[in-house]
Amino acid sequence: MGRSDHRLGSQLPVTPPTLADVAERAGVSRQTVSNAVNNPDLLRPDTLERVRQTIAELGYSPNRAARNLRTRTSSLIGLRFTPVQEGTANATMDRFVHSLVEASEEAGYHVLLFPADDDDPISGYDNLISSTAVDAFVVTDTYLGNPQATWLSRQRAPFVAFGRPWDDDVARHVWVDVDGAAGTRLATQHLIDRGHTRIAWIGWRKDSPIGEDRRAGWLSTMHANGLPTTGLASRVEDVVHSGAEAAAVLLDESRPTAFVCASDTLAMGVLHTLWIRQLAPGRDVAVVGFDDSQVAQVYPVGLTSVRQPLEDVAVEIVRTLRALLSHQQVETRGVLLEPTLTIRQSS
Amino acid sequence: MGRSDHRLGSQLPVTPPTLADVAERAGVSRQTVSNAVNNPDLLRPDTLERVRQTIAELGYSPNRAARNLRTRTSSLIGLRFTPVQEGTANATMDRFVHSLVEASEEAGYHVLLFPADDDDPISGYDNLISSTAVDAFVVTDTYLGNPQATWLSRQRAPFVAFGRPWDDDVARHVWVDVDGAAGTRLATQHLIDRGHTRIAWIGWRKDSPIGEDRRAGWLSTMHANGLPTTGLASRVEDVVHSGAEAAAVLLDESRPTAFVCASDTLAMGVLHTLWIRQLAPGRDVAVVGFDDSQVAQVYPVGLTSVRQPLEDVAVEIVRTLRALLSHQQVETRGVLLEPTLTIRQSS
DNA sequence: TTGAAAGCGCTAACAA
DNA sequence: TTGTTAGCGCTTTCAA
Repeated sequence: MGRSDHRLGSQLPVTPPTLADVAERAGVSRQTVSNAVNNPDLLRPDTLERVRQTIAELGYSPNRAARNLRTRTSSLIGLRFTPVQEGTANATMDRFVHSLVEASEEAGYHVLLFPADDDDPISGYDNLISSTAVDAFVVTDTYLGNPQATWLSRQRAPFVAFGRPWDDDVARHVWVDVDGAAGTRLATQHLIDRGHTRIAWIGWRKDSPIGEDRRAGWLSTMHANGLPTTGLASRVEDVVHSGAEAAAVLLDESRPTAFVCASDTLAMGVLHTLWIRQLAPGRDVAVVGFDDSQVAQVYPVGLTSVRQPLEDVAVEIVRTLRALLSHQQVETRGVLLEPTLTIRQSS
Repeated sequence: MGRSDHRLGSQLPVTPPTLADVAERAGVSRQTVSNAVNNPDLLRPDTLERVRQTIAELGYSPNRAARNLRTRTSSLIGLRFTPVQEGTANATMDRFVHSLVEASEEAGYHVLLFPADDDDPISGYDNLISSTAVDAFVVTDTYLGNPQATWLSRQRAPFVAFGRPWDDDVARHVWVDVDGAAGTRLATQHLIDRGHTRIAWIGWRKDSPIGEDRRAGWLSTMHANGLPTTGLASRVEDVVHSGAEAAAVLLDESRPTAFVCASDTLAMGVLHTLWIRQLAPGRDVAVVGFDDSQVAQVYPVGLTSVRQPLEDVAVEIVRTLRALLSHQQVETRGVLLEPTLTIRQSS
């Protein structure tokens, strides 16, 4: 036997079997075992079979650290995990992470989470990249003016952004995003098809490019259908009571019969106002949210909402990442995916 | 200079600086640099200072793979990331992961996510442990009869469970959990203090030990206050419409003035029934949920809910993990933490 | 307090 | 098709 005792059927040995153990037991060289694992095509079928059987007998699994050291890779994708925003319905991040973990697994990667330090958006990234702890990053919070993206680009650290470099003309990195305007277009057209003509918009403040994008979808669809928009739009903070207040004002001043909102959080505010005014969502006034959060799903009447294809986003990101890491030429700088509309009783 | 060119102010070099580069530049041996990083006390102050400065100049950060190989550790904690249950309000997992990432960071660990394969609860664990890709696991879904816990125990893989080994008398592993009964006790007492005497329970099916635990808190508090419970309890699936139906039946048959629910999902069902019957939550009928989900937070009237101290759970788990990994004797087999009650308008 | 030697387990490069 | 050699960058052990 090798230097460590690998009795079959025993507990996990003190130290797991190594390549050398397998090689000795199978009567081949270490390199051959390595090839059996990584380049099976190079082996003669019977040798391969013998080595594979020995691997199975010993329960051998290549040591990650050794492989990482040798290949200068880690098979790890770093993701900065920002805290959930309590008091909002926003949970895009969480659904996305799930999708990313799945998509990464299929490509042979695992996802490494590290915390956000609000004071220093670079911290965390810095350490992981310089210690070669991860092969690449997925950057999600690009709306903050992209300090990470800029920094990572300069460090030549491989990464893909979930989100467009909105205002950053010099950004040259690869990104995947969801077409928010297309989402609100879907929502608005859906309401028009339902017979609504006075459709209000409640969105975020002007400094949010994502918010402006979503707003544009509503605006263009209204105009394309020859419908008025004057006095029908509102910009507020992304909190429930702001949505409620905006809805109250709009109802009083402009008598909309439907609302398209930049988030489920704002839509909940609208629903609150309707509830207070004894207006039935879906019957008296239609409401559409954005993100298809759990809140939209479990709210009693069910909130119609734009759903981001986060599974597809994750798959696309991993695909791009692989290309990046294998130094293939990445054909497109950015990929824009179409959201869908989940229709429920509120519309 | 070393074998790689580390011009100051240059881009990230092709290969990052190594210990040897720092040693050469600082005029000391590699071991001394290693000590400067890991055992600074061993160095003479002026040597330490010189080495540290060189480290800073070069932007040196120890290579993870090399360190991992040498020390047979990875500083990684594995967590099986189960998909969000759409259509429910359950988001405990997500809040917990955030807390775990934070707590792990402080202890020098990162969190490695791997996906759940429903067919085989062991898959994923197996590979990671035998390739020494992670130092330990955090196991969350212990209610499934603990196949992972049993398996991991047998493999002598270090892990801490979030959740008690309810029905498993032979389980010998370490765990951290939240006292669900204490939570529903808080909720029930809160309602009693508000003057309610007919307080109903809507919980899960009997085969859920977590559900039975939460139910016990309601039951004992009712009894302790000499209040009736007959005809006031219901066991259903954890979906909104089941909660709604149960509430309707209970209201018709037993006229409760308040509901304690095993989940926010069920509480949403109750709110739905109240809405249909034009009963005002909090004024006509009180409702308390469990988990303090985003749904509870953004629902227009605000849902009173039991909140699990997930931050504390994470800290406790990491603490235990560290003890486990440093082969200290872990003093207690299990730790039970107290939840709190977040009071909103629904009660 | 500092340095030298050895080796963790693997794979790239090359030789047979 | 298989084997040999070397070395990835670090820390443990031991010597100075």
